[in-house]
Amino acid sequence: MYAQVIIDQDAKALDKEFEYRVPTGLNIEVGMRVLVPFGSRQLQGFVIGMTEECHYDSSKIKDIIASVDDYACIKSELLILMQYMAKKNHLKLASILRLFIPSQMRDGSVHDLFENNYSLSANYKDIRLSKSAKKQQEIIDFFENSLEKTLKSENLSQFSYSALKSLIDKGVIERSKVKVNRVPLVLDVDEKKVELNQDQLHAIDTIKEDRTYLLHGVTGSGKTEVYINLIKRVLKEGKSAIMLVPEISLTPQIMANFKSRFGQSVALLHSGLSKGERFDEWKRLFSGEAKIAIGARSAIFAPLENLGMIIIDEEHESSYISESNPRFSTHDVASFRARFNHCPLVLGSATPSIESYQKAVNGEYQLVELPIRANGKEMPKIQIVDMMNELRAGNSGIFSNQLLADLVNIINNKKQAMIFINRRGYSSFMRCRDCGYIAKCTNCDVSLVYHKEDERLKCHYCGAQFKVLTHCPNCHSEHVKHGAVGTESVAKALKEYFPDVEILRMDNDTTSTKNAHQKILSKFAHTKPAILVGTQMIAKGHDFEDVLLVGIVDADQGLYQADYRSTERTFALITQVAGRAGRSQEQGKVILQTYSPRHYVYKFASNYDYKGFFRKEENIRQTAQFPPFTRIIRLLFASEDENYVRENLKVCYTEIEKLKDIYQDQIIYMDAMKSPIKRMQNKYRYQILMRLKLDKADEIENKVFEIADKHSKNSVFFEINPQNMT
DNA sequence: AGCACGCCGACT
DNA sequence: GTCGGCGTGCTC
Repeated sequence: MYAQVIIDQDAKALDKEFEYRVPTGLNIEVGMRVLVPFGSRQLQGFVIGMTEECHYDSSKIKDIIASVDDYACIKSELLILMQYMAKKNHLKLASILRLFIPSQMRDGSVHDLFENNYSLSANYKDIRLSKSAKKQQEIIDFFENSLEKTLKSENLSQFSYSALKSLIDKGVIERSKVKVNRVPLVLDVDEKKVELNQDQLHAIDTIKEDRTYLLHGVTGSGKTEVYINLIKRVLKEGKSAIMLVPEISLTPQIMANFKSRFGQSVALLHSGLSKGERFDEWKRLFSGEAKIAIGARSAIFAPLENLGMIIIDEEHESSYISESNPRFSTHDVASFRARFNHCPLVLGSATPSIESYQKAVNGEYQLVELPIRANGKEMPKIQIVDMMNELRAGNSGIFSNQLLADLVNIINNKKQAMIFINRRGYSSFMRCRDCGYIAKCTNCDVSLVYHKEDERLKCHYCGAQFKVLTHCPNCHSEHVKHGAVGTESVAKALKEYFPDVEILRMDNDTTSTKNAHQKILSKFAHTKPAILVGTQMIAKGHDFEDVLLVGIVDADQGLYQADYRSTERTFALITQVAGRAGRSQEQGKVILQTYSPRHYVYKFASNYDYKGFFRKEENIRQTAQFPPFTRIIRLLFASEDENYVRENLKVCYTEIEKLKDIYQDQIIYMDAMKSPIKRMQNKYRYQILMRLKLDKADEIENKVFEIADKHSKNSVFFEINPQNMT
């Protein structure tokens, strides 16, 4: 027998099958990890195929040394997925395989955990102890009086190990090793009885076919209950399920909720687990002991067989597209696995991505709606405050008079407020403080980004550069500014207005330590009045009954990012943040401060009108030739040697430019430039951007990949419709 | 990736 | 003479 092996090294030169002989007496299966001789070294690899015949010079073929595990850790479905991803996303086989198993398995830093069990031997009464061995006698008495026959070391902690050891040596007590699962700690919650409404029942009833459903449910419409019921049905059919949630909403509450409904059938996979916990949860899925995988993006690779349902909650979240090394789209992988298993794929969101909703509109996905809130309460009223008016009225501070007045009200009533800062990315746009003019690219209709290093405004889509404005081209005012408000300055300003009120801050800086997140939230929960200032982090998760006011300080900050998706992201964010004020018995309120009060996103968001927003946004994307009506390809070249990247980029670009001859009418735009962040992790970054019509996008895409593959040694990242272009 | 092989300059 | 620089090529 011969085995085709992928060497577990992330190098382009090794991205192919190597063939080895399977020596007789060695049990090797497809999907196993093996140890093989490779040149002068011994390396680990994955068996991805086995044949009777060899396809290589048989005199050069070597023997597999050993298997690494005694089971095939990559199941056959994932091997097929690997081939698909390699082709579709132009990834190296080894880097895909690494996604399929817990990373700690590869470096050998995690193993099954065994625990010592102690029990009295069958003939212990025949063994005589010395009369002076008082402690040993105590241990025997303890065993005889214990209800359990076998005890663990933690049950015997009151005895010294030396006494115990003597008994073991004499044969009085037997020691055995038992595998234990490290189970992540989960909060207890009371299981509350939930009545499902008509829409929820209809959704559960509808979602059963082998296709993709877009579950569009308004905030608080009870999507989670729908998921739970769908999964219940899947389990009843003897099948398994995967549910994905964005990392930030993997709150203890969600996990506790599912644990309480499904108990040991659930396995959790997320970054908060220890190595051991993660490995054991993975193994429980692998063995079929657990049938439901809940986790962030990477849980889509859960080693489950016979899938009956895949759910992607908050499907619009950008975190579902991996931004570093093996870049893949979670939706795409999910869709592959759902088709492979002939099971439904559910995409759930209150604010679906434009791409997904468009597919629902044109029938590719089936739309299922939950149009009303499960608790019957109204969404909070969103009031738009024109900050330009505030300026004209002489208020040049961060807060509008309306927001300040409402805050005073909250404080007097000992209630709570949240102040949300829409900060995304690293860069800022340039705006006129007098008329609201935003500096935009003349060819692309996206905002220009201010680059500090060379004092210029740049377009991240076409690379055009402009001088920093000193006067507003619209109203000739000198008050053109860049720069963004941060949580720190907002918290500081609030402290000045309300020195006696507890002001808590939550952002990347204040939550870097473990559990800091939890601590801040629990402090907030117990303090009234209080104001919580934060970034996206405060938009999700906990429901605070007493939050009656949400302030969105500078909604525009996310809006004018140089990203065609920034408007939809802003819509989603406003909807989500507004939901924070909608949990209480009393009617909540949202103050949305903006310098562009007439921007359509605010009109639709303040009316909670997703469909209206979708139609408008779809229209704009079509006119401006952005996805989903076109395809953007980005090739990122990075290296520590700047000359090398530039040369490499040039060679590739000359070659790619030739495509213009054949596909002239298909290429809307194409250019090579520095990446917006020119140097990152000590590497210089250059990129090629192109925007293609959809007709022949696949064809062109493949040619571009071929060229880049041929002309660059490594370190080229391919991205399709990139989320952000740092 | 990482190791051998190889072809140049500088040194005990 | 030979030690070591890193450029190139190969690993079933």
